[in-house]
Order: sequence, then structure tokens, then C-alpha cells
Amino acid sequence: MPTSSSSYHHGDLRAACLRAARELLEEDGASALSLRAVARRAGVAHSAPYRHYADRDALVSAVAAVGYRELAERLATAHPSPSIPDDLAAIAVAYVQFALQRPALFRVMFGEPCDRDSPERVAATAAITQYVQAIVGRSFPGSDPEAMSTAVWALVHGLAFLHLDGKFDAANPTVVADRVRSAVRALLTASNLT
Amino acid sequence: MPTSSSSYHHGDLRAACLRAARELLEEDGASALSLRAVARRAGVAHSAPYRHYADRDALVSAVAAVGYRELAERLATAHPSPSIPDDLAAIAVAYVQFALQRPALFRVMFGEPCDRDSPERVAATAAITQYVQAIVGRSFPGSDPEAMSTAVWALVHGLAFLHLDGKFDAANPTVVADRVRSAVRALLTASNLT
DNA sequence: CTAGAATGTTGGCGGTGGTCACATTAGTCA
DNA sequence: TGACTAATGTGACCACCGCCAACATTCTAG
Repeated sequence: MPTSSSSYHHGDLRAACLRAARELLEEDGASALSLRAVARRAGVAHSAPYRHYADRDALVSAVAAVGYRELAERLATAHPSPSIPDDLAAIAVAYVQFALQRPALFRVMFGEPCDRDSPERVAATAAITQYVQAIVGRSFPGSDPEAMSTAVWALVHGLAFLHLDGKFDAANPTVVADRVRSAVRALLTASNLT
Repeated sequence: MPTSSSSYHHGDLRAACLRAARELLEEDGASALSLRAVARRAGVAHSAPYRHYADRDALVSAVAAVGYRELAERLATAHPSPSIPDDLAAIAVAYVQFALQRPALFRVMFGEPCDRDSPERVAATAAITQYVQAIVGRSFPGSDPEAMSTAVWALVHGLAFLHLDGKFDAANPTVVADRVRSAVRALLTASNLT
């Protein structure tokens, strides 16, 4: 049963799986992200993805790593070189908006216990940590950068998750942005006076 | 095949399922929480739980609701009537400790998109919202209670999740507690001056 | 040109969520 | 007390999933 000439090998199944996985995640949520569905979408047998990903967690971690990079881009776009509290607030807004626009991806990135030690993941999250510390350190030279960035990241991360879970009304993006901004300002004002 | 006299009906399968589900969650994490495993543990056919829970999500939501109540108890125990920032910090520490001691349960409560609108869940989370607002309102009569409690809850919630995800070192409970305390103090000091 | 490494396929195993018809029991009402 | 009904538990079944192994095809290094 010759399938014409060379459609047997896919070409770049690894990347195709990643793309398919992200699409499934966006379209139907985390529960739709199965290796078999990914294979179907890539037009390939159900076990082919195992040639490129050891198991489901490996695929999920790869997706999460892509998510971390995208999040970093978003934050950088929100403000390339933040230095005052309002710059930081803009970045916080971008963080929360990312979570609300790609809820399933955000949950994969932060909400699952799987493969916390995957090299891709630890590298990506370490990058975010450094990013936040660098910004905070630059914005508040006098403060303890570690404690300060801890508080900032936690506040923003918590805002994202609570909005995602419907604990805060997330229907109106403007309202969300205002809420995030005022919360961040409150914290940063405090640090200025310490 | 008479199974003695009356072991056909379980007695209180609904409660037994809940208990079994919580045990599975504690012992082997979220992935072990399947309706079939619950049924096995309760000593009942795999389809019996469906008489009491419409589907898996319904069971999970019930477990989450129990978790909300337990969390509320913990917070109340940490400090019955908080009024100064340090009282609030103690409650924050209890919140994070709860997350770290029952990670799977905490993730079920806040980390899953399922059944956000289940009556049990909305009631339980509304109770938490009110609880936080009441505390914050009492502690800071002059501040906007909504904005203030938003910031407090988000900060604490974010600290819990980031510790849970290994983004902050959570090995030493004392270190964790110190981190949480200092972050909360920073925020509350700010509000005092507004 | 050929041997072996990569990659993809088929088939299968055990587990899971969910539904159905059926069996058993408990509660109610005459 | 006895019978009828609703509640509850059972077993068989379906589709899907993760994962594995044997096999087929293609690519590539020598």
C-alpha cells in the first residue's frame, strides 16, 4: 500500500506535535491534550509521537516551556526596560492578561505537579525568576531584591490565578487591569518607604 | 448468592466516596483520584458512585468544598480575631502551610478549571472572600476593603502556588513562614499610609 | 550500494469515564 | 403484615487513553 512517494516520514513530527498540542489546549482545554489526539491532528499513527516524547508529561513540559518563552516575550513587550512602579504595573497587567487569554496553557505552566524537574521547565522558570529580580533590583536599588521580587511575583501570580478561577470578576479586561495596577502600586509604594 | 444479610446497600456511600477520594488524593496525588479507585476503596462496584455523583467533576468539587471548609478552619485557628498586620501575617502563614501540607487537595481547590460554577464551590469560595474582606476591613477601617483584600489574598495565594510549584524553596517551613510574613508586612505597611 | 539508525505503523494490554438494563433492598402505605 | 415503589448497588459494555512491542519504511553514513 504505497502512500505515494514519501509521506511515510513526516518531516518534523516533533514540532508538529508541539503545535498540535498547543492548538488542542487552546481549543478544548487541558483534558483534550492527549498524545493520541495530538497524533491524529498531526496525521500520524497514535504511537508515533513516542519517537519524540518519552511520555505525555514530556510533551506537556515542552508545551509549558514554549509558554514560558511566550510569557517572557509578552512581558518584555509590555515594557522593555521598566524602572518605575508604573512600568512594573504594566508588566503585571500583561502577566494577568496572558493568563486570562491562554488559561489552559497557563495552567499547564503553573498548575500541574508533573515534571517539575524537567530541564526545560527549570531553565525557563529560572529565566523568569532572574527577569523579575533584575527588574525589581533596578527599580528599587535600596531594597532586598530577593524579598521584593518574591512579593511582586507572588502578588501578580496570585492575581492571575484568582482571576482564572473566577474568584475575581474577569469579564471586563479594563476592570481587571485596574485591579492589578492598583494592587501592584500599593505594594511598590510600601517598598519605597521601607 | 446472598451476601449475608445486608451488605448490598452500603449505608452511606456518598460520605464513604468523599473520604476515599480524600485519602487517595493525600496518598498518591491527583492522578490517583479516579472514580473507579474510589469505588474499589469503598468496596463497591465501579458504577455505584454514579448514584451519588453525576460525574468525576462532581466528586472533585465535593472534595474541594471540604477543602475550603478545612482551610477556613485552619485560618480561624491561626488567629480567631485578627486586627493588626502581624495577626494577618499569621493567617497568611497558615494559608501557605495548608497548601504545602495538602498539595493535591489545594490544587484541586484552586488549580483545576472543572466545575467552577458548582454551587458547593461558589458558596465555599464566597465564604472565603467574605472572611478575608471582613478581616481586612476590621484591620484597616480607612482603606478600600475590596481593593485591599484583593491584594492580600492574591499575595498570599501567589506565595502558596509558587512554593507549591517549587519556584521558591519550600523545604524549610521556618524559611517559608519568614518569607510569607515579610511579604505580607510589606503590603500592609503600605496600606496604613495611604 | 548497503547496513544500520531513525522514524512511522499496526496491534494489543490494562486502566478510566460514562451508560445501560437488571438485581436487591429500604421505605411507605394500605 | 404485605405489597408496591423508589433508592441503591451490580455487571456488561463502549470509547478513549497511556504505553509497549514487533514490524515496516525511509534516511544516511560508510
